[in-house]
Amino acid sequence: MSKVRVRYAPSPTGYLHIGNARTALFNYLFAKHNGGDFIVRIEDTDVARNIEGGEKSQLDNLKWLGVEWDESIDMGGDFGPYNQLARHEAGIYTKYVDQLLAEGKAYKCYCSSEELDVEAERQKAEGMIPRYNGKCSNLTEAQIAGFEAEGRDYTVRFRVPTNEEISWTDIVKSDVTFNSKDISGDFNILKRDGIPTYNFAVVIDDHLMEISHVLRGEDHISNTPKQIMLYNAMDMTVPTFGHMTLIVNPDGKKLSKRDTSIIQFIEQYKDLGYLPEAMFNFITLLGWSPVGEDEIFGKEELIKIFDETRLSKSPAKFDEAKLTWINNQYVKQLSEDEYYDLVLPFLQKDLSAEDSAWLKAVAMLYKDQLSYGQEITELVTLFFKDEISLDEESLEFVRQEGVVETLEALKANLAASEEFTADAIKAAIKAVQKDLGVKGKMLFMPSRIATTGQMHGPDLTSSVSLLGKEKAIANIDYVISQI
RNA sequence: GGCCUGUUGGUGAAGCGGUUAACACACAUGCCUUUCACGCAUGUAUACACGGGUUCGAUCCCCGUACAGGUCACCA
Repeated sequence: MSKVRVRYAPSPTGYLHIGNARTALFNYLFAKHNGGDFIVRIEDTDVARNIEGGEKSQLDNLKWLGVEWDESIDMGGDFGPYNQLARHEAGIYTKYVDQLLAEGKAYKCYCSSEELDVEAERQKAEGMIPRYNGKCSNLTEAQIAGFEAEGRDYTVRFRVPTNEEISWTDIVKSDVTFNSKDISGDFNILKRDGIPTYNFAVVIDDHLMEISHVLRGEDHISNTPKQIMLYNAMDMTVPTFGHMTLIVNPDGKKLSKRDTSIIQFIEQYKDLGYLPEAMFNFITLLGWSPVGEDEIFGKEELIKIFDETRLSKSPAKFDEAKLTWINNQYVKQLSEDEYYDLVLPFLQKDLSAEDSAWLKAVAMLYKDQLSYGQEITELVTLFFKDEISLDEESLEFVRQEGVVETLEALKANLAASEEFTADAIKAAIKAVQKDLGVKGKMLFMPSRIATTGQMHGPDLTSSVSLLGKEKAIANIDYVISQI
């Protein structure tokens, strides 16, 4: 078998979204698992839709995820250039167009866009699926000369065989067959502006770059027969294809750019404080599953165990709860400093040096339960608000018999406490137990509710210590007033 | 509409002719922690879309139905 060479070929018409990222990831894993090359090629032939920063977003975010490429626009390689516009300018595609034209496998179409539109409307009105009617497919020499003399511009169309079976063995879908008659007529390979269309450029580039396997989204599956016909027409080796199922939203629909039901751009996850390793892990589980029962895998391990035959045939549903869970698994493994770096951007930063140690201690309280960076903002509100308030459940608990006495005693002990360390607070609580004989849940829960206003939270004594004497006592007063 | 594809517990997802139909998340309970969270253990769950075949035997194979998705550009 020749060397495995795969590519991820984004068009810079948008930022890197979750579906792109998955395609890139699987290509990367497949390449590295097989000791092959992973190439990033920019497909920028849609000049009008290319957006500022699209290319950079693609590359930067891939890098953030930990995907590394062997050849690309930013590092070069032996098969450059790595963006199609540059390849077009270098005249790479011309030769092949000329060859197809000369062999009669393609022809120039002089129909104007308006003519085509009218024809399409007519076909639609008759209940047909619009497709090119082949008007220019058999022009006489004289007609051609006439159009040329008029200075009409043209596109180049590929002559699609009339009734031919095109099949291939797909890595994920197994045997797939299309009939050429179901394809939308003679399709363009060169646009009016002389730039090749996607279907044409991709074939030439994959051929020249010696791409061995094409792993892409299922939305490309109907392009594949067109591309295979082109490979055949030019007598080129057809790569092995694999069409991965789409990632769908909670409603089971394909992700669209406007879909707000889930966050779909990698950049946004980065901004929310998700960890790249966790995203890598999570995305890998979208439409693929490892053999065993584990689900948490690092990059190196994934490279080792990746198996393209385990790509799923049914759509991958984006499970946000799973993502949060996976991310938390990775957060827990962080060192204290790494963790603090992650959450700091989401905390108030205008603090003095003294306060910054306090802030770090507050943040540390939540390390084991934090799902993603931004979540810290909500988690720590207790430490920043002036007054607490109680929910129904807390009120109910605190209104049980004897709680007032417990709280009064706690308040007195805390007020008397010289230092306000976690240990001192523990001692204060213990003293209440000794004096009043309450213990366990009936001791700690009222203490927790009265000082923090919450029934659930991090380590109590540390929390109270960080809250400070003044606030803790004020909170207790408030709670007593509510009973 | 043509063509292509999918349908397994609340959610995600294994399974490829014979299984007590994995596992994870979520949920519940217990243990741990004098509370909480983490962790650990256990458990709940009328899960194989429906109808026909094939077979000694179908979640797994075939046909049909329903539902869902994809795609039919001078976009990629």
